[in-house]
Amino acid sequence: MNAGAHDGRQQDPRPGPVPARARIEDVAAAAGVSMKTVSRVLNNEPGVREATRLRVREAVAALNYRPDPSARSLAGNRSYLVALLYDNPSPNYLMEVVTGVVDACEAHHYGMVMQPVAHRAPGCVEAVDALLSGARLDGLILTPPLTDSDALLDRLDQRGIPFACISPYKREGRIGVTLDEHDAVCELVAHLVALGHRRIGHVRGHPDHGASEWRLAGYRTALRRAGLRYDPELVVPGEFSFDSGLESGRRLLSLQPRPTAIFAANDDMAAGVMRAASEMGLRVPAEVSVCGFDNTPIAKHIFPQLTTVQQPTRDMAQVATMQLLAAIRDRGAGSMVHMPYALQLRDSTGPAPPD
Amino acid sequence: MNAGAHDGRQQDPRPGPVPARARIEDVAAAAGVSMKTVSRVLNNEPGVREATRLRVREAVAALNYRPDPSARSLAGNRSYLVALLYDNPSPNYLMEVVTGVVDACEAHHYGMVMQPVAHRAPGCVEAVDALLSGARLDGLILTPPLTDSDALLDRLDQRGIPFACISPYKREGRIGVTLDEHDAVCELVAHLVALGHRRIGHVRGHPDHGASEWRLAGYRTALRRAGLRYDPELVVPGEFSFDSGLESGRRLLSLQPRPTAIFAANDDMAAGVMRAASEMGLRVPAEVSVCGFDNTPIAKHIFPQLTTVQQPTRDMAQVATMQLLAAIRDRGAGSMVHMPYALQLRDSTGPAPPD
DNA sequence: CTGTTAGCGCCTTCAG
DNA sequence: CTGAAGGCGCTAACAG
Repeated sequence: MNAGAHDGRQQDPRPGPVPARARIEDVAAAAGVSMKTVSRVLNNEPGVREATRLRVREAVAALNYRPDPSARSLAGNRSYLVALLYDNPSPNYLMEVVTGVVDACEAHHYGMVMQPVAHRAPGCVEAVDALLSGARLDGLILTPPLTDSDALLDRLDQRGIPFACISPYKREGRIGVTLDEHDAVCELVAHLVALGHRRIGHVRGHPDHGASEWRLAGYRTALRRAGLRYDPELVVPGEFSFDSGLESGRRLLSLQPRPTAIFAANDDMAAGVMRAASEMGLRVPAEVSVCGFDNTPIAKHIFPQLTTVQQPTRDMAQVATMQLLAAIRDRGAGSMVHMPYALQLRDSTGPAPPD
Repeated sequence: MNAGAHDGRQQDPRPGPVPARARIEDVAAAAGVSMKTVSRVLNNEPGVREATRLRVREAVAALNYRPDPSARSLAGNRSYLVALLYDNPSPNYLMEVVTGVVDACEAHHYGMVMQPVAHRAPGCVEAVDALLSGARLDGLILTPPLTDSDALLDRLDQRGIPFACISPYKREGRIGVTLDEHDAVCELVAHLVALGHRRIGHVRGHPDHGASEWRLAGYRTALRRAGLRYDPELVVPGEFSFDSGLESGRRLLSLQPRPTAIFAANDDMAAGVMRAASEMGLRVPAEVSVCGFDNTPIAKHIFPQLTTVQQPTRDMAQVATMQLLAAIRDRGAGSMVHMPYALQLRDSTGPAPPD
């Protein structure tokens, strides 16, 4: 059970295979200061003369000293660990998020643990509660659709743990990061309108995601601004999955008259719509234009390449994490940051076919 | 800096908003036993009468007691944390791995931290070394290509930290999980041969991945068994990416005479090959058959759907993690487990075209 | 600006 | 089978 690298204080003169990890006490002795001063230097606290600071740093380097996270955690009442809570989003999206979060964490010597959370499951809130009790976490990052679960957010507020939301539906009073999805979709659909499209279908996102609402709202705004009537028949449900896009695509493309363009609420579904078009012998974009949202890799891997909205997911995750770390450092810090989007016009959209 | 939920030992009679987390001492008092006995029960150690055990468990439940991981870690010299080391694999693959690892971890009350490692970077081994010093990790999970970096593996051995490998090239003396990729590819290529193909191209995997070797070897074995000559011209490099598949596909399909079938070392590259075929006006599978490896989602999302090898990545990750946890529990435990594969025959492969 | 003194909450040893 | 004492390595509070 015990690794044995333990009792070897100073009774072993030979350069044994186990260099007996230096402790803060050793560093203090080597630098000729007190433990607390070493601690101050390590944590970049003020109140240490520059010369002393340097001497301590040298001793740290010489002894190859690394503070023990467990001890730090126990004494300092924090873990240097944040958790990424997620619920079954697309792998591409989640990996972008992971990369962004980890990047930000590394810079601040934080670790990130992955924590799946089934937001529809009955005991979801309790499960998160147990997690918070069972692991010393300094903060949480939430991804959609967890960002839109009021029960969960309320509980987290109640427990007082700092958390950041990536792309939540409600932004007020939260910290994290958002992108103006309404405006982005609005521009995208306006682009379709400019190409001459008048019957524009929409495959909605997963009903649990606030993003689905924003995207639908953007679609409606664009129609209204273009003086087009909102036709409920042209709006069909989806779940952000390829298969749901395929099914909804079949449905939309069977309507009479057929829509000449379809905006799917994400790229996976847009790919499904394109497959539906292909099944029905419809050419994209000659007979039907298709566009998506997110600019995931699939957008470039399908043919023709997909017109979509570029969302800087990785940067968003990084920014959200920085906000979280700020809030961990001092409660009250951290805010909701807005990120820019960019239309990616590619080959899946083109002029509306003549009547 | 201080949350304030701290000093409230027992001087606050009202049911305040901060229930002052129970400590092991409280549980001991409630159960009428010593702290050590509680500890024994919590860690499932022997030497406690069944009745006592029950009483303790009741007290734990009543007080909603959760041991503090930091304290446990400090005193017990372990962290209940493992890290997943990865280097830029495909998001789909990695997320499957994450899911499997997390599943196995949850069951054993372990947490998993994500740790990207740039295996080509100069200071890679040192970076991992620093990681091991800076975070108390009980063990590591390695994914390809880290599993094939001798420098890294040697250092880990030297530090004596337990680790499990997922799909390493060399299996002897390691713990983890593998799949017989050689045999799988052999069967896949034999399937092409059975369809009448005689000129079969191969897009290789990333040169740093041992899997690329196994897959090439399987290809060669299948050719040999079929009495076909190995033609180096038909084997082109790749990097496991869509783009590399596209490029290599163009190259292979420009050869005269053209191969009638192409085995790409993974699905992403196979999708690239199919795109190359489509660019050149070649129909799949009528004029050229294409197959891949992994059975990632893209295999079903492209048209026609891809013939490939199903690899139970999630289960593999889970099994590897269980082996790791066993090795953590007692050094010497844990082994290399072989997992089954299954051919997925779909629409991208068909009879060889007549000459 | 710096040092001293007490724990953080648990586990380990050794005694009963 | 059970308990009491001590320490894991660090930081918070308070002195100086």
